Amino acid sequence: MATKCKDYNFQEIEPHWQSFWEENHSFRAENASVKPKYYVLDMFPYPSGAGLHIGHPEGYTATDIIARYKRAKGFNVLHPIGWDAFGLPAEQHAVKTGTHPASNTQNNIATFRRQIKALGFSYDWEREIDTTDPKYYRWTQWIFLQLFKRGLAYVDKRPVWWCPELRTVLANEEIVDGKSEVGGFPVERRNLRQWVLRITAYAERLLADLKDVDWPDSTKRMQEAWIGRSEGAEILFKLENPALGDLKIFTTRPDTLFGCTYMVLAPEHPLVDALTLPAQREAVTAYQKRAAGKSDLERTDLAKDKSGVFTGSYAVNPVNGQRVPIWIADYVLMGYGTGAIMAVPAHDERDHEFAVRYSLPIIQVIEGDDLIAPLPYIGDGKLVRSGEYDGLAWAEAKRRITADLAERGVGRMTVNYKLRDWLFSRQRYWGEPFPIVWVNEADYRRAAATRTVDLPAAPVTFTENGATHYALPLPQGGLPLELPEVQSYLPSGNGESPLANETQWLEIWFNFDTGAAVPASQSCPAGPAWIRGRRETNTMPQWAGSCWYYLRFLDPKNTTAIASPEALRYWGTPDLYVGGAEHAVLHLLYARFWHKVLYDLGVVPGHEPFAKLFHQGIILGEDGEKMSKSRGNVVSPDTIIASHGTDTLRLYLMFLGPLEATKPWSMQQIEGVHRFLQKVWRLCLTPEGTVNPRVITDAMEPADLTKLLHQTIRKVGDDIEGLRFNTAISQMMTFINELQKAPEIRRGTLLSFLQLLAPFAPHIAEELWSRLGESGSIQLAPWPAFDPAKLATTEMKLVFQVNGKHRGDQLVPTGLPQDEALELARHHPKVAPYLDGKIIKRVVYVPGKIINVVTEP
RNA sequence: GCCCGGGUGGCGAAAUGGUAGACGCUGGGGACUUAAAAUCCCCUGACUGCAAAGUCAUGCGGGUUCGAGCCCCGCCCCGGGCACCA
Repeated sequence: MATKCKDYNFQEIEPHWQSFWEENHSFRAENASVKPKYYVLDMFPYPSGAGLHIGHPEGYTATDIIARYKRAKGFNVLHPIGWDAFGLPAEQHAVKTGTHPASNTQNNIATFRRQIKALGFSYDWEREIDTTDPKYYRWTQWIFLQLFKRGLAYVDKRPVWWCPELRTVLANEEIVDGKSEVGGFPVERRNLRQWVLRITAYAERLLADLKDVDWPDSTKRMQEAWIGRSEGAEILFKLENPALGDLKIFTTRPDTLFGCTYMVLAPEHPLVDALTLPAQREAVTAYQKRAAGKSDLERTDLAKDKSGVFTGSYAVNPVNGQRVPIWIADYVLMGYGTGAIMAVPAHDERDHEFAVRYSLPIIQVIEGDDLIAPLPYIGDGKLVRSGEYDGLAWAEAKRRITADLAERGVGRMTVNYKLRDWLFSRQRYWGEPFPIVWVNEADYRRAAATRTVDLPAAPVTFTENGATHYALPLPQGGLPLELPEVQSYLPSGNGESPLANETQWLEIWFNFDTGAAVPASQSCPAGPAWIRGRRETNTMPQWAGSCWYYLRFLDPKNTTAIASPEALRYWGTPDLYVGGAEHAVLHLLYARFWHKVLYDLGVVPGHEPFAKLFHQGIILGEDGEKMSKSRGNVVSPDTIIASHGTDTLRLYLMFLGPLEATKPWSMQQIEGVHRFLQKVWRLCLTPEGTVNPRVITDAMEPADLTKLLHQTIRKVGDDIEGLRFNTAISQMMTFINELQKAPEIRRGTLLSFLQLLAPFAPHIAEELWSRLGESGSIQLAPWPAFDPAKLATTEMKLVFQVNGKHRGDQLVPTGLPQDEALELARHHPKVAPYLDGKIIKRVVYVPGKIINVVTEP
């Protein structure tokens, strides 16, 4: 079963065992099993043309160690891999070469698959998935339709980057320094029709349920900040022109209402036009135009100074009837709150800066303990100049003022979130098509009469050039809606995706019962369910496929559901999810959102997708810089596998340092772990390739070595559970160094050690296990148990301290009483001189560790 | 600016408040060898010292403690994230 090589020939051994595992389906996960389940998942990769990067195998090795360890511990382990294969680079490649993005994608996947297999990961390849496979994205479309049905998807005009020169929409990453990455042409914001998902409806649950997951604190905090919940009040200010109604503002500080000296509207606020007096018209329009032309970056990063323009109109402060001037300024954003604020320059830094610049009044209404604290004053305090509320603590005032306004019907408590609804469409070819047909109102109503189950309560519509279009979903039988072949991958030029040019696919007769379609150029087929329609030309963003892939692995070939209810119940969700921190917000938030929707639909049994999350760190180049092609410091796994073998690579990746740390690669240090494996080899086999004669079944083993074995079994197990692979490897090295000194080696000891090594370096472990005469794969052997009795010690090293300084140490029996320990210290040749003639003030004794004697100075 | 991490030998790093530097790399010395590689053994934080030993040392300055790399306060530097969110 093993190879016959004499020395450690990893180039022969590694492919040999990889074939063995493949032939024996060694890592197949069974959906029906009496064993406890363990699901360990990597963030699946985007198969880029560059191939695997050394950062990929870092996280993958960690999960592979866990997977192999858990199998040995008796778990039914699900450890799958797949491809997040829709995406911009493949589309750009298609535009450049004219070849279908699918073919390039499949080539890249083939490379990734080959590279990952060469690393010897224990994936269940029978569960491989590919988000671009219609059999997969059929279910991505299905989930979208569930969101649609629940009113969580709608259509709206949203600003996107438009490049007039390229006549196309650009993604953020296609824009460099405000110019298109391709050609360096100027770009502008243009409002285009977009699909939007109502993630804000789940804001509260996405925030609250973070308490239920075991994630890095930093990641939880980032999600909290991203959701950005803030409690405050909506307050109505009457406008002086009664015809215009009220101005609604949002504030977190209703307690400072008496300090409001002006109002600010976002330049895009719908009331601006009506509020602008003729004398101000020119300045306001100019300012609006300037603000619209600014990118977000210019409005935030680059804007050191506040700017704004007076509209000429006034509002009335509901608490004191004061006239308050209304300004517009781009430091107020239309997208947050109500797009309008009351400005309290005495207690807000931004308002203060603005008021100073435009010489607006500043009225202090909160006073802290420090009466001369400079304004703006943000801290704690009591109210002043606030009429009946004077003297109240600000938190109390906040409640009272809000309640009083509510009673008068001019305000209410409210909660705002920074979280925006999720812009879910792309004007691209290489993504999941939306299973939506746009129809007229009459046809929609006819379809709705027979399709109540899968339509939203309120129709999703879009009005353009005076015509209102109704979004009619494909019935489930019409899924998947596949991408059509297209003449060109170039954008349509009018802001729609390349699909807009495929008239035969686009303009159709549509059967709303079956989802069948024929080109509109043909005559309408007979039957009552055939209507005229135009397909949606947008496609879904790359996030869509990765939002739910962890569920598809449970039952990847199911043709009737995303996964069977049994599989969803048995496997649940990943017990451990490992991937980069760069996905801390978007991917992880979007996936949580979809999961909660599926939970509400009764599809999945739990309300959170990833119970435990871990971020592996980044591996830097040897120069300590981020690996990049331009720096020329990129290390490819292929090179290392060829020169040192994948066992060495895996071991070294884990030995570099803590998994979560950012750490530099080193070609010198990898020799250390390679030597370690060589040493293990030589302990097992002679240079002729036969079993080392020192390995004896009933060898006399020193008690110390037995104890160290059991310590090692315990530490390696604990460290794997805690994802502290670097210290587990150190312990194995220490053990091997000791084993090397033994004149005889107990065969059982060596076998136990190989089992500990197997999750880290599985190929050499299999080889040596087999060469030592064991039959069957090492990974079928149950994980060795440590014997607590073997760990018991009769003697421990006691450290003597005098006044906290280390003065000597000595082996003592465990459980030595304090008075005896003190006697030993008094007579210890190195300690005694520090105690002679001194008055002992205090003795601190930690049995088995230290005795610290404190003397009078 | 705000929010997170992190600063320990020549290097990667270890250390439930209890011997700082395990393990590995590098460097030096030795053994084996005709020689080299490989392998094995010893040394390798700084300073003083022939030695024994001692002093100093975990970014900087304070503090708590019998005892601090670890806890607290105030700084400095590096990395990451957020960015006018009312």
